[in-house]
Amino acid sequence: MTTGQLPGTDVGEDPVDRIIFHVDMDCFYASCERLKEPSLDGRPVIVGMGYEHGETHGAVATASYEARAHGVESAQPIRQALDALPRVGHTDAGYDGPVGHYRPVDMEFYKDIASEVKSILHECAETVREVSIDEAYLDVTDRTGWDTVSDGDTRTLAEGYARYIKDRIDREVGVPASIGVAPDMATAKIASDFEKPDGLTVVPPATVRSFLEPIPIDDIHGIGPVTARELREHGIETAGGLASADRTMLITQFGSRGEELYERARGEDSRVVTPSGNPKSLSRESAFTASTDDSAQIREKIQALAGDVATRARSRGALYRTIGIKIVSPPFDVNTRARSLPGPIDDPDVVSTIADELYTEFVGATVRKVGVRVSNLDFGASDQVTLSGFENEQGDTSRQSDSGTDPDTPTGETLLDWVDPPDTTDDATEERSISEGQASLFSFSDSDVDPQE
DNA sequence: TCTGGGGTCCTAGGACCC
DNA sequence: TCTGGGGTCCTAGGACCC
Repeated sequence: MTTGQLPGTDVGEDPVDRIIFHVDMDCFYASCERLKEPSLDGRPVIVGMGYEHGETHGAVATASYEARAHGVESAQPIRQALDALPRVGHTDAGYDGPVGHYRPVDMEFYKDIASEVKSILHECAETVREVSIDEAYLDVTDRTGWDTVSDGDTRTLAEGYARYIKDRIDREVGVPASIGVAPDMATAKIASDFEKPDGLTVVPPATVRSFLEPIPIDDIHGIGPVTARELREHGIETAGGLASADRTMLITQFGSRGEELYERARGEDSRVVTPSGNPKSLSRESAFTASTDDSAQIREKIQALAGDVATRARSRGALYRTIGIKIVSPPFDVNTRARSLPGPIDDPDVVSTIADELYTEFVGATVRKVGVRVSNLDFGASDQVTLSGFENEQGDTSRQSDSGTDPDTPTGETLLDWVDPPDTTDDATEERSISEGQASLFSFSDSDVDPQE
């Protein structure tokens, strides 16, 4: 009974300060390129696409810190990067300024390296949440402590453990990482960024508030340009300002997100590190070299993307129940359309067909970019299911959605959402009437429905 | 920052059900 | 039948992240 805890907490158990690591690889793609080519060490490296001559668009995926020193940044249009840092060997005659080493994205290689890193992380923590290819949260509460090492310094056990992980990654894989250590995820995230590259920042529980105090709001995970601007209009510039802002105002203005941000700014992020589950959607998109209204060309690209997405879904064992497209018109108008099926399928033809149908609404529009997406994924089925095959077998559609990450997933028994059949399939609609504009693409016999319905 | 590609989560309105 | 409340699912858009 050392402190007054919330009513309802387990009696006799003091809540323990958690120890969360946020591990963030430094300019990961560039570091990987350096593994391939050690001669790139210490030089400005830019990984991206679109820098070959003749190419006009593309973006920087990752820039090494040497390149960043010349103003090159992630997500920057490649043209700007080339202006700031001309490509070595492709400079104008007489140019003797700084140059950059450009490399194309080699995702397969990066994934290999990332999995080496991840396996170290999994050895070092019970719970690992992989956020992206180069980033993860670890809950290491049961592996180390906040106790101070008694060697005259104020270092904690946790710091030593983080150092150990960092060194292992460097020694065994050969890429640098930064680690943030804190009692909550949001603070750990900020901490990993604090001394990048090759950083290690430890924020013990008692110092969380003072650590966060001066952090600019833009550096808080979850605050982008829009929210940052709106917060500034309220005179809020730092995490400290946010922490002492009027909570009610934040909630009325920003909803549940406002409350979340308020709590994170106060070091009260109660999110638990949970293992990363299956993806929620898979998509593929592609920009045209020049915006076009040529629907034949657009359709062709959509078909290619649809095929890609379907292939990827199949290779990952994902069934999908919703298919969508994205149409981006100049300057940057994003339109999305989606349609859901009565049950999860794996059928590339259906992805193509629906994507094309969804596009018809946009025929004539000028398009700079298109995308195809499948969502409402289901990883629980063992065998492939095509829409046309769905009608015959399928005694059992009552499979559980696996992994429990999505407990509220309905079992999708209703057949009433499937609209607008293409006019080529009218011979296949035996029993199911299309009179209400609601029918299956191919017929869904009643056995498709969960038997216990 | 005139903007590539692949994601996540939230919100709001409408349809529909009881 | 003119009218309340609760809930789910779907779609579209937006903000944000790497």
